[in-house]
Amino acid sequence: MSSIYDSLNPAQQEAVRHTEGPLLILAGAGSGKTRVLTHRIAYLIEECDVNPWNIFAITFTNKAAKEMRERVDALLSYGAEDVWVSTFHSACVRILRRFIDRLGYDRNFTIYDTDDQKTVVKEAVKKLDLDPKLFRERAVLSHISSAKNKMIGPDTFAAQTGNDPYMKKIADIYREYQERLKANNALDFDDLLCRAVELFEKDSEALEYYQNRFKYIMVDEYQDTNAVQFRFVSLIAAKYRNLCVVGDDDQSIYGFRGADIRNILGFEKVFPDAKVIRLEENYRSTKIILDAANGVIHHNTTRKDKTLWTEKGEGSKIIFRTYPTEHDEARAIVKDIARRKKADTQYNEFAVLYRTNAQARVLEEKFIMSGIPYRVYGGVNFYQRKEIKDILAYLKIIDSGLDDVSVRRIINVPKRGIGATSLGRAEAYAAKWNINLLEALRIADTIDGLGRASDKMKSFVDMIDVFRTKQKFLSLTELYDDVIETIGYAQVLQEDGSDEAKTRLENLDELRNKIVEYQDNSEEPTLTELMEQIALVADIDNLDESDDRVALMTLHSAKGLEFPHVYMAGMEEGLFPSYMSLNSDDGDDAVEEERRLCYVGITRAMQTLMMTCAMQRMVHGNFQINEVSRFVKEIPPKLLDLEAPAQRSRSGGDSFGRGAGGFAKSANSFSGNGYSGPANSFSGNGRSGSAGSFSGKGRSKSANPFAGGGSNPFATKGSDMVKTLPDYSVGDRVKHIKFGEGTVTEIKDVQKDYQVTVEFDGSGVKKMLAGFARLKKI
DNA sequence: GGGCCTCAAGTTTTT
DNA sequence: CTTGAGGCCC
Repeated sequence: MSSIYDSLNPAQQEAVRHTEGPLLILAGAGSGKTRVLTHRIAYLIEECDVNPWNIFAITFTNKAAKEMRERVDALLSYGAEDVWVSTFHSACVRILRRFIDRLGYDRNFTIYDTDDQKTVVKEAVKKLDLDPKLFRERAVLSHISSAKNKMIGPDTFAAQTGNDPYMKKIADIYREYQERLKANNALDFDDLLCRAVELFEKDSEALEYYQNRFKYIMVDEYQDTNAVQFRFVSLIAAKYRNLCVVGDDDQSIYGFRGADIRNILGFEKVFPDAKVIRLEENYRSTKIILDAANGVIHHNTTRKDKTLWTEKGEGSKIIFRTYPTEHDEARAIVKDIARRKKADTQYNEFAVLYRTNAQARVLEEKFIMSGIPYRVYGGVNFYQRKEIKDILAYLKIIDSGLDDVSVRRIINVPKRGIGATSLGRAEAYAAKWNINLLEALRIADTIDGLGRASDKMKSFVDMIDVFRTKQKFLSLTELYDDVIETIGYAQVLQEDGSDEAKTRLENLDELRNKIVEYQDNSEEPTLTELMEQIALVADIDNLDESDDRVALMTLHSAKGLEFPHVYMAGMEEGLFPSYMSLNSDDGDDAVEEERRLCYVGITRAMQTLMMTCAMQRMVHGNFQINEVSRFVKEIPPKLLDLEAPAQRSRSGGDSFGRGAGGFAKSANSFSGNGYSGPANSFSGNGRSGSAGSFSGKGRSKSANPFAGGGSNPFATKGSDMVKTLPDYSVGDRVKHIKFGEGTVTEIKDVQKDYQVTVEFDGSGVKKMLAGFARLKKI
């Protein structure tokens, strides 16, 4: 008798059939782990008579959750909708909406995103009369977040600071921050997890409810769980112990966010009776791609040893190219995509992956020039845009008046003549009487010194009240339209008329689309649920495979995805691995995480992979010289296609020419046809900018760092390059045409030039290339 | 109170 | 280079 399980390989089948007790599935990249999970769910329901209601599958992203649900749905004739498939965060929200009143919160709580968190920290710092320069929001928040990820509350935190005066202040801010969140009835992302765990630990009734309900638990991407998530899962699974975790320690890339790789490495210690199953056959990539990935990851020391294999053919070699600048790099990638794109190839078979979102800008520019449709994922989240946050703040206040942060955000947006001074008085009054800001505004006429502002405040509150009344009989879309109309938000933008204002208007339309979409897909749409869905989506969740565009995204965002053709841009030391990881306190750990990220990137590719590197890149407005990433060097050389030695050519007549030699010219000139069409328009988050002009500076298009054919293809210097030694040395006084006079503090030998560090008297420390810094010794 | 200007900092990754 | 925040002037 044939069944849906016959298509699985023996290891996969074993994983599906092992339903009772703890199970660790070590699933290498592309080894079909989602298949296993979905089949396992189907098996539990169909073969083991498990009630779908008793199954809980936890994923990392909404996208993964959606995909899993769809696939389970396709396998099952009934019951799929009763399986709980959700991310950690949305699962916690769901639990807390039901029980958080037992912790003294209102069940109608709002969720604060990073921006809101920063605002609260800023307020706390101000309240405590601390120097905002010393306590920057980012730094403070990272302390708070890592404390929360270890379930350390403000009291414990304060007790652990010892005699460190800085940390003592952080503890104060943490306490104040937490109090403010509570006063605003708000939870931040970390709180969602922490409060759920707190609930389970304090309230055995709530815990038992979920323990009894979730007899079978599955956790995807287990290598990315942190301490709180581990506790959350352990608590719920404690009764039945049918806990199946799936992950790949080689793909653990969220350590910076508190993910603890030891959760997966130590699973067998926590559950000594755990069954361990390895999935090592890869169904995604060619042999060469897989060998490259294995070659790289084997440089890590702390990992469970395993080697992926495939029955697929060799495939083509991994192309590695170096270019003079990030512009040349981006052009070459675009050109390569145009070359590969044939009638039977789709644009959505291509992805360009990079380490930092900042790299997207230049790539995007070249895509626009080429007319190739693309989409940038990630970066500034759609929901973090000013106009979106403004309107959402209105909706939040209508939904829950306790949120001071949102009130403050829009009390004077659009301008209604309530300035900082008046607002400050109202806030002081609210603090004095311990009431919410909105309530203080409501009785503004009893606040001293407000003058005419009190009328304006009152009419603001009246307006909110009207919205609240209307909310009862308007649909969400109608409410949205009414808000926009009443406050005149779109009107202000229309009158502005600038490109920026137009983009904002487009974004507002997009927000409206999302609200309509939510409303249509939800059985019982509520403002609360809408706000919560919005708070918990990531851009990558919107990836639509049927959309025929090239995908541009960070390596992190690419986890869990696959593409026939992958480009990894910016393979440079200092960028990837990142500068931060190279200077990290915890030694090689940080670099190992970067290496895993590289492994993730390589294993996204199914058929072809191209890696690129720019010798010189603009970072924060100045040029930075980087060497080829160590990760490229860790790929066995026989798997790489390095460019054939290029011919010498004339030096370019531009500012980048540098005496004899110049950059070698390659065959990759960018003069092909089909590149002049207008950029395709596309909907969405304002990334569609208009086409810029071609830089026309006549730069040479490509350089081959391996030119000269030495035995070591990774030599940092081309042997046929002539570089002149600067006539100054460390300690000398020099003059720069723009920065004036300064002292040389360092001269570094880098690829094809010397990097000079100068401490300028007026402009601070600059790093520049001797070749075109034109420094004059004084 | 509002707008403009200057200055400073930032960029590692995101639920 | 870009963006955001704070300061200053109207």
